[in-house]
Amino acid sequence: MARDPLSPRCADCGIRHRAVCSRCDAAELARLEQVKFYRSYEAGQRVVWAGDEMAFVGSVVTGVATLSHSLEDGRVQVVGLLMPSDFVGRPGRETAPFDVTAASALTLCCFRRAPFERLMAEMPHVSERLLEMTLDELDAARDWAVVLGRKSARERVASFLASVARREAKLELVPPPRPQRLALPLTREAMADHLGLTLETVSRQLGALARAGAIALDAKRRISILDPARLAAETGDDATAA
Amino acid sequence: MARDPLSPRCADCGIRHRAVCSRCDAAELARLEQVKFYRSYEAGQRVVWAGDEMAFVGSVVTGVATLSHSLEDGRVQVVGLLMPSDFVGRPGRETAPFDVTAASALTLCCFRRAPFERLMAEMPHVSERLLEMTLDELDAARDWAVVLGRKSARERVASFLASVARREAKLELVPPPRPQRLALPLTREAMADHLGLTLETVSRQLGALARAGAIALDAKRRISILDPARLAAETGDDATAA
DNA sequence: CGCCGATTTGAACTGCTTCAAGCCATGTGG
DNA sequence: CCACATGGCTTGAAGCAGTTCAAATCGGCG
Repeated sequence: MARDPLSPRCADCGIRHRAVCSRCDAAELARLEQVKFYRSYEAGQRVVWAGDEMAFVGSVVTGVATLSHSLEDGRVQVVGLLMPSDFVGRPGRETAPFDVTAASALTLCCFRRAPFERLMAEMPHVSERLLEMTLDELDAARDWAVVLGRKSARERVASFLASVARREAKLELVPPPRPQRLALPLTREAMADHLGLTLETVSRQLGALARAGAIALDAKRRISILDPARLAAETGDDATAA
Repeated sequence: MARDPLSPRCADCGIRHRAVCSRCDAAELARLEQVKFYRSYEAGQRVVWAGDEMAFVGSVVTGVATLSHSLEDGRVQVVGLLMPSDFVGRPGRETAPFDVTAASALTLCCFRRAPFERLMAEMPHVSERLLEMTLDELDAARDWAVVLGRKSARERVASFLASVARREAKLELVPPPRPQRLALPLTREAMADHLGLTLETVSRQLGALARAGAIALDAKRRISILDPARLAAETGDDATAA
């Protein structure tokens, strides 16, 4: 496992204003800087195994990771996507509840778990922000339950693309150009495992959305959103016409 | 809406050792006691509408509530069950993200939102416990995604029964008798909306589990778990034989 | 150039939904 | 005290969305 691929000062960090540290002042950042360290992973590498002891916690700096659970017979469910600024691991838990896997090249800003927990007790800014982020993730996880429990294959794929586009747009400082082009962070198989479908069905529905003019398949892992309103309509969420 | 059906002292409260207040000392409890108030709802009553302003937050004292989201065309997904000691509402959010509905007769121990937020800032015991509870709920929500995304109808129904039995057992002080008898907190329709199935399929799978000897259908809303190991095997989670 | 993994496409199958009765307990008014 | 609504539940039969299995195509990369 490669280490320390970069070591910028916190003040210059790309996720400075969105991660657990976002509410920290300069003095607090200085304390974090002392104990933080970076780790990098290649696409496909496992970061954490479910059930293993979590030696560290941290934030995604660049890249995307999946949180997933596997059943004995090989079925897999991707229960969450971790994008830049998202937090990995949890204070107060010894073992990881889910597998964490790098979906693309990934860099984490890490802290050893025990020291981080001690810091949290002294820095309410961090624990407040972590509570806020956790509540947001809980809402997101419950929103995803609607997708998994009640939506058709077409709606699931459209919902996924819409949510990736939304998160991508939020990370950028300037509004995205139209048409919005985006790199899909997952393979067809990982998408299927996230959407509760088979990879064949995902492929067919992507094709169908392209034929319908909502999107264009630019390359295997790259699409353009030609008609955002149409895509939104295909999610099944909202009859709100634009 | 009925109010103040009961007003026990916090020290005697049934959820004293599990709810947000579980870490509070006597002095802190006294502060909460000053501002708390009870609300009761009949089965079927709506507690909160999604999108509405949340005037209060609180804990389930008795009864069960559902958290759900409805799509325009009438599809419904129950994204969570709220059992005694679970927390309703969230500090730092003006509007409710989901509908909250009483599934049975329900009593909440409430706090007006703004004063509660102020209290939280002064009582780290409360915010720590809330973070812990939120992290647990997040894990539970993600575990449920596995059910919705990857399990068959049979496995979903078995998983639901197993999870209700587990939570029920955890609330009791003494281990449950064998066979464990339990009151289903939801109608067939609400179960279906939780499991991402139709009510007919739920009914058929309950019948099938009974025919297989895993459970007995004692009454419409009441079952016995005759063979816990068999039921566990039917969930699809674990090939661990007993 | 030729291999390999990822993706697309095709065709048959199936588990769940859909639509439609029927059942059972409870309650209500004549 | 019975006739008859009413709401939750069960049962049946037909249809279909998505899976499964299989094969073809694409796109990198050594």
